[in-house]
Amino acid sequence: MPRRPGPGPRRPTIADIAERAGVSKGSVSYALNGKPGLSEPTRRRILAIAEEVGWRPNRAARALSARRAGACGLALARPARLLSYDPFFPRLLSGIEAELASRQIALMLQIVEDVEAETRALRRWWAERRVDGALLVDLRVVDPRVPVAEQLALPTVIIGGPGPTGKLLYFPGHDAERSRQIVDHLTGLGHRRIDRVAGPSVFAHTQERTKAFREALAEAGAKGGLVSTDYSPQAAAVATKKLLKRSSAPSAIVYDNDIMAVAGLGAVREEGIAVPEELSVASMEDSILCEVVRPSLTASAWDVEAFGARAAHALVQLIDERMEHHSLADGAEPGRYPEEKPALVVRGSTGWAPRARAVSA
Amino acid sequence: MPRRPGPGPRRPTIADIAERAGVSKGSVSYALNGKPGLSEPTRRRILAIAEEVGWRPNRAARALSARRAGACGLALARPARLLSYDPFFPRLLSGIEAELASRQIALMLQIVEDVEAETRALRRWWAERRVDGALLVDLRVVDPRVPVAEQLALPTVIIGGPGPTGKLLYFPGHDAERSRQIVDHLTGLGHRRIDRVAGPSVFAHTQERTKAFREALAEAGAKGGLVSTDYSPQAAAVATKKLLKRSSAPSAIVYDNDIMAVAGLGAVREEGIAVPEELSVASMEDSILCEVVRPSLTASAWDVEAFGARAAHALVQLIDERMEHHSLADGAEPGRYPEEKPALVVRGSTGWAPRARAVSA
DNA sequence: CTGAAAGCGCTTACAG
DNA sequence: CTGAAAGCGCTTACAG
Repeated sequence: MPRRPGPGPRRPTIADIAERAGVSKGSVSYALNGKPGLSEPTRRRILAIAEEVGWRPNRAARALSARRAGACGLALARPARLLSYDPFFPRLLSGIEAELASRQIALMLQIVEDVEAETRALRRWWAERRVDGALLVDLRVVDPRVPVAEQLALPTVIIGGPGPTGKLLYFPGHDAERSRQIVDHLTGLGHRRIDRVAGPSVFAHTQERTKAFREALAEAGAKGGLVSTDYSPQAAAVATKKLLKRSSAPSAIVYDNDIMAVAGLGAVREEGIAVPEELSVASMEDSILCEVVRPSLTASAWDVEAFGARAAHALVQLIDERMEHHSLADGAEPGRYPEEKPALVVRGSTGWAPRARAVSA
Repeated sequence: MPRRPGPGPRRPTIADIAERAGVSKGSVSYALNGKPGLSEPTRRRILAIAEEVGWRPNRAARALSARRAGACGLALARPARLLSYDPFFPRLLSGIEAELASRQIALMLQIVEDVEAETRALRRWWAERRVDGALLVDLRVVDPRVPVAEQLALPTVIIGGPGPTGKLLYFPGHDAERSRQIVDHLTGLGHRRIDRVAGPSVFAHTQERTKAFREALAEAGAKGGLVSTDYSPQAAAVATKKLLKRSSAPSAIVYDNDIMAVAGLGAVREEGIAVPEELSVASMEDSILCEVVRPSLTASAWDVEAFGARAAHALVQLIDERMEHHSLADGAEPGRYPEEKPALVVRGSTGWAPRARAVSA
């Protein structure tokens, strides 16, 4: 008893087309999928009818028979409040989405509280065949998602991973290079004491940055302290004041994201310290925010959209390889992307180290 | 020839369970869905096996037979750059997502360039049965999505719509009330000339705000100009300087979002005008950014997550009604939400109007 | 070159 | 209370 849910135009199936064309459903399927085994006139006739009635494949049916969901999953373990002021995720999402959409692959998004919930989402999606693969962000130093993805044999790409992690594909997020660029910029301006207000040390990319910072400082004969935070502006303000009160006060402070840098700027001002004359400030993440505040913030910029697109493309390839046969997607382009190059955007918040300036003056 | 894609643990089907339990697939289905017609022991045995093997329904199969996708669509017509500094969307998304996830409904997200692309996405999703319904944001005064959704009979909820629009369900975003609160706050501080740097006038919510602003100003015997922008901080800075140079310069400026307010703050400072002593500044959207800048920004705050959740819940109900039978989702809660109340958060950027202060001093 | 049939994994009337 | 069967809309070997 095929009940029609609600009114509205009927959405045609291959059976409808087959009937109108006077052929079998199989022939319609062959025509629609460009497979051989049909006379040219028949093929044309079928395609014309499909076009006319506005046929589109029922994805559930196709997924069921192709054993492929036509979707990828991204679970974000970030509370909404935090998400709302992080410029990284929307851009990443946008890049991922653009790449997947170009191949008619859907993005399954879930925003959860913690990694455990994310792990559960991965398991469920995979068990229900809701996704063909998954993207992992914010990799932790010890991350429960990695063994789970491996055990499930779930095609997975780690975004911003620190390096080869077991069997999963990873896409490093240039953290080391970007750290080095910032440190080099500052030491080049004569800074010898560069502190950092960092994100949580549980994240692999935080560690990655810390390591690169340390190395770059050492190479330049400079020093620097570190305070870990939860990425919140409140924590950044507290950390900033703490650093400024130390006996070995810094002449520059680097913040792991833009919102912390802005909060730091406010805290510095409240201490009556001039930026950049007495203290330089820089952000590890660039955003419109860095342009807008006064003084505008020197920040590490890179093409996050392109990065997301590359990662998504890699995932799609991985899935294709696993399936051993290509293209559920009709007419996907063989997307080739150059690797994005991070570049420091120097703005008003960084300047000569106080002593160095005195010397150069 | 059932080919297994890749290695990894086998994902069991009801056929596997039926075999192990020594019953038919139909019985397994009944047990799993809590339908009557099975002895208690049989039911228990089946459920125990399902639990043991970690069975989860294949969503494609279920969708195909239930004629229901188990997913809702949200297409965002916003360039990535813009998305990345708008605090509204991540919060809205988070609220929507939380509500849908609690009912095991997936969110299909697509970020597109313009409304036309969004309209195409709606058509395609519906034609492919990828979604059971859709959420529309950023409604325009003349919006091509509305007639299309109506014509398709696509269950649709308009988020932040201005009022009843044809047959579609809408959720007003408190724009009028929030406008009024800001104006009342400022006129209460003695301001008699309150300008506004607004978003694009093509949006229905911009018009909504404009209308409410005008009314509230008139009620208080105050006046105000308006400059339309594209929401960008650059445009906000230009608009601010333009307003400040007018012969009838304002004593307060309201910005339609937080990032424009911050940019405005910078522009005001560059003109050598003190905030809030000489000019008050307020934002129509609250975010962490408003807390973090100096002076911190008075802003209109409301529970965007709850709003998103309410809208998503309404959509699910709408879909359920259309399907005339409930719950593809197992065990959905009958979510009840109080309507969120907007409230102005008064911070450092607004104060007495210069003249009023002189009088009160 | 074309049609009939089986199968993807589930649900649901319909017989026993 | 239980099983066998048909169907959701597609794909794909397999006969003709």
